[in-house]
Amino acid sequence: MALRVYNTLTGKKEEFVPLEPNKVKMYVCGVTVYDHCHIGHARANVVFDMIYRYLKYAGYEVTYVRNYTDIDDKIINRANRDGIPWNELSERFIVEFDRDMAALGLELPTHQPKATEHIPEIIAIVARLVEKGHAYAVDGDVYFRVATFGDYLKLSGRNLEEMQAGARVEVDERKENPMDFALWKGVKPGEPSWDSPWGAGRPGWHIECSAMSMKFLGETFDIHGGGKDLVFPHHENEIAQSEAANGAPFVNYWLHNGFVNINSEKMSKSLGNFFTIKEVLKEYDAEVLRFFLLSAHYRSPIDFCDQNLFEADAGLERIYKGLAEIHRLLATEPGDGGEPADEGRELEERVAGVRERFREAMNDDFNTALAIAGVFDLIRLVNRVVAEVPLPGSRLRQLLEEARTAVGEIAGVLGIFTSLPTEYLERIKLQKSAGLAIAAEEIEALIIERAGARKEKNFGRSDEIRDYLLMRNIELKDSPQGTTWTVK
RNA sequence: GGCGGCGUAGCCAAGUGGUAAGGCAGAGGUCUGCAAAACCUUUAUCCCCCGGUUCAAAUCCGGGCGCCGCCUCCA
Repeated sequence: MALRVYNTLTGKKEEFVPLEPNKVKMYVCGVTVYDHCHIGHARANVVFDMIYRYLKYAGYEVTYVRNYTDIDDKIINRANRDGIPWNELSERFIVEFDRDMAALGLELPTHQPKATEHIPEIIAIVARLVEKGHAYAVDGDVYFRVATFGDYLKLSGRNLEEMQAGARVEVDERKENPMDFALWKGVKPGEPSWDSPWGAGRPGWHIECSAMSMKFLGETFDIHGGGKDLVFPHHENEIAQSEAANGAPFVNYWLHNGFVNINSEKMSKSLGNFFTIKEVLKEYDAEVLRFFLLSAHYRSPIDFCDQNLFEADAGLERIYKGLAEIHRLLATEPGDGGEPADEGRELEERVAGVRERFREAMNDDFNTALAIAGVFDLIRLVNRVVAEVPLPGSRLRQLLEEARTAVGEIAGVLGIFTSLPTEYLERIKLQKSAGLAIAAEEIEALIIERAGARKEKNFGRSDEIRDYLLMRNIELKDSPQGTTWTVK
């Protein structure tokens, strides 16, 4: 089955056909670097990281561009408020962005251009638009003339009249049309500026993405991504600028990820209900967060709340426990424990089909929820086989090995289950232990005492110790290898 | 007001014509001294409601109700 993607431009799922066979050119709007990234940025970037990885897995040679918008009103305002130079602020938050993305386990895009390093390219596009009559200069500003671009609003499916009727913004009398937007902003006192044919000034928002995508990907490219909120005006304006300037189609497939809500409410600064990535990663492991973000389809809204993160944590732990079991078995000497006919055959079929199932899910507009369900199915079957055949023979061992490899490949695309299972479980245990009112040494000592009591069949004392620990959120697990503990 | 989306078990969540994936939580069972983990069974006669199309609809069409997003900076 071929890859199908939902294209915002057509409102339909379409078969993905790249401009050049086996090559994909993809641009994703990065961030305006004026503050720490929040959980919404995490989703957008994790989603497109997953898409980037899957396209590569599917055999495409991908050129992935993600920009930094490092000059903008918000940067200037914030820098003024903090009393620091604007570029000091933007540079600082570029570093912070990179840190957050690294913490989330993202792969680096092919290119990460900055707006301020492309001022000549920006000016060139604006000049061409003015030349072609698609833009006009007023008092040092340059505006895009929306009336000259017949396809304006084709992405968001609106029309100009209705937009104007519902407009909530003050009308700038200098604009020919209230919907005309700034390509270039004339300098104001105390603001950074660059020389241009229209006087000193700086780029408007939107134009930097047209300039950088064109430079790295050409006039027409395959995929442009970003959050749903960028459809209008940002992406709409990018289309207008780029297509009017080049006279060529800008992008073939527009992909937009859904929002993150917080406890079912829209995340917003006025409600004060947003979390930065750094805050969230103090509470939850990055892999748990990533698992949570990929457990729903990328276009659906997703609700960030303790219950859902708890479920993600539990689900991920289940998979890692299964993987840990495979690792443990394969590290032991081969047994002659037989090859149970039914389970063996079922496992054989499941392992043989797991990649195909994964591809089918991902080919359907990157259905990561379905892809993850496939992993759960495999893990359940592995657990069953392992429970029934404690010492698997060579054929079963081979199947387990193959299962591990297949999950490893899937893990590489999703960016989850990528840790060594025992390391992950240990990491989670450690993190959860931090909040305990009991020291690990005390727990260990009690486990030793309990082992003694059990040896003497003093189950009263044994259970007393277990209950004592359970009240402190410590769960014990007895096995032939001894007793281990986990944090509930 | 305009545009778009959503409504599937206690919760999260797949599923766009063929008779309801997966996870979390719950119940029963196997295992265990008892537990935990794991496994097995079980939890939606039905997919917001009402009509219609069809041999067949959660899936298509019409109407209604409810929720949400965008239209202003925003992933």
